Amino acid sequence: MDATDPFAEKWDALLQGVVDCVDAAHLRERVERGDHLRIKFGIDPSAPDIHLGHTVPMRLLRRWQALGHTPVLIIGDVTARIGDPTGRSATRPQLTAEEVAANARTYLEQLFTVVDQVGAEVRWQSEWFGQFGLADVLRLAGTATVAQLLQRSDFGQRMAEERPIGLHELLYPLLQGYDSVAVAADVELGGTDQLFNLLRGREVQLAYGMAPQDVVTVPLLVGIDGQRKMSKSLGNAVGVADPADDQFGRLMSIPDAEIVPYLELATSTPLVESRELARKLDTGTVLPRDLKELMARRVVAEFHGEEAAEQAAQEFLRRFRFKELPSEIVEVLVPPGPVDPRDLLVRAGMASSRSAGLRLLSQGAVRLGDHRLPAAPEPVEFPSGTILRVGPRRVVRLVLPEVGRP
RNA sequence: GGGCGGGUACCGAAGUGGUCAAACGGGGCUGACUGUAAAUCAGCUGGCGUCGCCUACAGAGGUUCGAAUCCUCUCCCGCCCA
Repeated sequence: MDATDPFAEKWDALLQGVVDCVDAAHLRERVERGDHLRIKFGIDPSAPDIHLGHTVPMRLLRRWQALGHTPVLIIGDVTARIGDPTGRSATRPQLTAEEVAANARTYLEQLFTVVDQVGAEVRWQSEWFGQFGLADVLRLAGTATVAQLLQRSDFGQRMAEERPIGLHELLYPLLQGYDSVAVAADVELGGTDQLFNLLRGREVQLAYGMAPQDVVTVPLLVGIDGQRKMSKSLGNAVGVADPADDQFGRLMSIPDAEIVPYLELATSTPLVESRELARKLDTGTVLPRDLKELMARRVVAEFHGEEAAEQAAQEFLRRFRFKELPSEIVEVLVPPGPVDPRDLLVRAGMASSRSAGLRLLSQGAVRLGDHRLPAAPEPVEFPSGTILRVGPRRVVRLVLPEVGRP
């Protein structure tokens, strides 16, 4: 690829940030030839919301779309009920059709915050699996051997640890692969953890007499704990539909080491710029905190707009750098007269029990007005509107019932 | 159908008759510190009428002064053999 190659730039745009590409030569040839490709991207509506991790392949999909290719979005309403066993150490609970349908609705809405709805094709698995009979299932199952399916590292690991593997879980890659047959996919996108399933799609297509799709994977986004892959069920996700303040706060809590990866994977920051910023971070020209804030602003802006991002940033600074009260405080109605602070905490939803409340008191975590409450619980009395705080984050305003009114 | 190994707190995992509300790790919470809700360090992490009592170690019974620990039956999981 020399610098004068007019095609090189386009190709780079298509593969920016890509980890695996099979078969790269074949794909390049097709793109070069100017073929209009059907780019398959599947999501299982197994949880109600899309998170930042999902947006990594979605962002790549948008770039392909911008170059004239067709996104084919698969709503995995059938496989969602199984639960993708990828990376799982245990079988997932199976969802009901109703749960899946409800999730699918919010999914599509959120998906189109990244992918352009115009020109995108949306397909539901039930379109083809709804008609599937036992004979069809058997034919599909016959396209792979058990040994092939067990090659997946997560299955292998579960076998080694003597943990259960559901028969339906074994079928998962085949069902996903059949989707590629049903929509005649030219390319399928996914996270690196999807490589096995994506490659399986090629085999399934071949078995059904179709040319195999090319496969492209992108890096997985690490969750805000900096440890495990982002996942709603691990509680380390930033939801696309989460409120701006919440997104911002969560993003500010990622470990420093993840700032650059987030900038590159979770925002649309151009590669040149993110490289430059990474360099400045290394040389100490820019502080981690400031770069983290920039990253958080960009992410929030993408889903809520610049203005909301600015507000979220201000609110964050106000609360955590200047330790002021948040601009909006939840009010809790409490009965008048002296109260045991433990009961107060329970009533304000800040402790799950009186014992938990006592623990907070003994840790010096509770502030009423400008006073830190003592470890020993003694009844307190206060005027309406008093602020109750627990720890650095939780704040409520205590409101007494108005007197003299029914 | 047979044999073996398992089911412990939010999760993982010790414990195999009293000193067990149950080691340890993760997670969560809190405090200190800070450039951050990062990192690091420390504490807390069943409930209540809190020097005590109650509920909890898959479920139900039983043995015992006393059981998560022993016995019986039941349910669930894994592996091997058929």
